[in-house]
Order: sequence, then C-alpha cells, then structure tokens
Amino acid sequence: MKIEDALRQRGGRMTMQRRLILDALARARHHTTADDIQRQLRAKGFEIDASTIYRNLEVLEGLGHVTHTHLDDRVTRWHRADEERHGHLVCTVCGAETEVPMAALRPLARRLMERYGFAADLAHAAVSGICEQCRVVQSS
Amino acid sequence: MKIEDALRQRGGRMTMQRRLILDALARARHHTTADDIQRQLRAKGFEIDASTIYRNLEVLEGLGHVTHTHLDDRVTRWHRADEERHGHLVCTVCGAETEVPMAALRPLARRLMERYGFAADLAHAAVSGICEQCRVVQSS
DNA sequence: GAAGATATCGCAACTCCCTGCAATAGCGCC
DNA sequence: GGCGCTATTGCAGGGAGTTGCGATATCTTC
Ligand SMILES: [Mn+2]
Ligand SMILES: [Mn+2]
Ligand SMILES: [Zn+2]
Ligand SMILES: [Zn+2]
Repeated sequence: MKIEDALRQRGGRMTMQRRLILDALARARHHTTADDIQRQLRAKGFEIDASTIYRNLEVLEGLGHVTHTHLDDRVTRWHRADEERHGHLVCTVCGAETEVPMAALRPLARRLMERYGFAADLAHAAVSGICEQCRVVQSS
Repeated sequence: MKIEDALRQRGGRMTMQRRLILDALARARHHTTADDIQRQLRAKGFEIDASTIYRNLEVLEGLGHVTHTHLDDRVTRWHRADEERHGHLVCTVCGAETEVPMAALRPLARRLMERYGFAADLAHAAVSGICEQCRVVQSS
C-alpha cells in the first residue's frame, strides 16, 4: 500500500476512519463531495464525523492522493489524483459544466509564469461565465 | 441618483438599509466584505441584519453597481463596478495577492470563446498557485 | 506483549452565507 | 395626504466548512 507508507513516513497513522474514507474515494464518482463520502459510509453502517472527513481529505491532499476544485460558490469537489487533471467551465445562468483539457489553459499558465513568476493552478477554480445557449437566449 | 432610478424602474424600492449599504460601499476600501460593511454601519450606530447585507449586495450586483470575487476559499470580496476590473493571483503558500490587468487574461478568454462558445469571466475567481518567492523556498 | 508518546477522533461551537416566513415600510395611485 | 399592493426586512434555522479540546487509538520502543 503506497499511501499507507507515505503516511507513516511522515509520522502519520492509518486509522479505521482513514481507511474507510480511502475506500469511499476509490468507489466514488468523478466529482465527489465530503457529504457524498459521509453518506456512502453511513449507508454501509459507519458513522464518521464530518470534521474527520474534512481533515482527512486535507491530509490526503497533502500526500498528493486527492485534489479539490470549486465548481460553484458552494460545495467543494474532490478528485483522486490518479484521474486526469482538467479545467472546468461553469455557466452562471444554467449551471452547465464543461470539462476542458489542461492544454487549453496552458498558454495562460505559461504567460503568468513568464510575466509574474507565478505557477498557476488553473484547475483549482472553475472558470465561470456564460455558455453559448444562454448567451443566445439573453441577446434575443 | 442613477442607481435609485435603475432600482425603481425594475419595481424596486429605496430603503434606509439599501441607502446605508450604498454609503458604506462608497467609503469602503478596494476589496470589501459583507462583514466589513456590517461593522462599518454598526460603528455608525446602525444595526443591519447580515441577511439584508447579502441580499442587497446581490441586488446591487444585478443592477451592475458592484461585482464580487473569490480570492480564497473563505470570504467573498465585493468591488464597486466603477473600479477598473482586474484579475487576481493568490499564492496558496503565503497568501500574497497580485492584481493582474484583464489584458493578461484576455487571450484565454478569446480562446474559450472560439473553442467552446463560452463567455468567460476570468475576474470572478482568483487564479491560485505558487508565487515566485515561495517556489524558490520550496525547491531549495 | 506492554507502556509511553502523540496523531487522530468526536463533539461542540463558530463563521460565512442562504432561505422561509411573518411583520413592516416604500411606492404608485387616487 | 391617505390606501393598498408588495418589495424588503429581521429573525430563526440550515448547510458547508473550520477549530479547540479532552478522550482515544495507533505506532514506536523496549
Ligand atoms: Mn461567486
Ligand atoms: Mn480551494
Ligand atoms: Zn448556460
Ligand atoms: Zn507565496
């Protein structure tokens, strides 16, 4: 078990809660939430405190096992790090979500590095805006 | 009064709370928060409910008088719309905030329009990443 | 296998923001 | 200037996420 070793090397411990959360992540859908995980575990008969879930997601993120994204102003979405990283476009009118390959965002990242020495993570927050359909409706 | 007219034309009303919030926004610093506004008004002897502040900021945003931005995962920041719109780079290590002109972000917006028909608002969420200093420290 | 050190847990309390609802106060009209 | 319609307010309650603290479980060491 790779993660278990990484944990212990940093003085961490493998608890039952941690193992359960890792299991849940393994089975979870693409963009999962802390609440999803808690409900999935509750359905299997395990009651894990919400703060434990949040704290563990943070630890797992530190270990590079998961990442998080903000698609809207509300809930945080979590992904396993082994999934392909990608950006998101979210329409503020209809809520439609489009995934975009990092390649489409790379030129901006490069520019920000050149101009500001800033290593941008353009997948962390979705790009908000208005999708094609909604724009057509508005202008008609 | 421009805003007052815009309000009433849409069937809105100019309440004391609304006027106080507009005053507070006029005096507020560059990136203000709902809590800033509430405290500023409290200091002048007016107690306005938080929900009233949030609801009014939303209305004023609908009228195009203010916009909001997310610099970190916590508090929402509000700007008067008459200020020049700009993007933000926020370092996830040290928290440093850098403003960037929209011109630097425009090429990506153009690309997203061409490829996805998506009218991106690249000022809505800050671009998170790691600033030059922090990157140097990490790699040393 | 037990003992000690401490990472982690559950709980309670807190922050920011949103929403439903009954009471209130602006506004348009006469 | 008064009346009625209804937009807006304050309040209470809720959802997501964070934090401090005392109790517990895991890991290390013997
Ligand atoms: Mn927003
Ligand atoms: Mn985040
Ligand atoms: Zn849309
Ligand atoms: Zn930094």
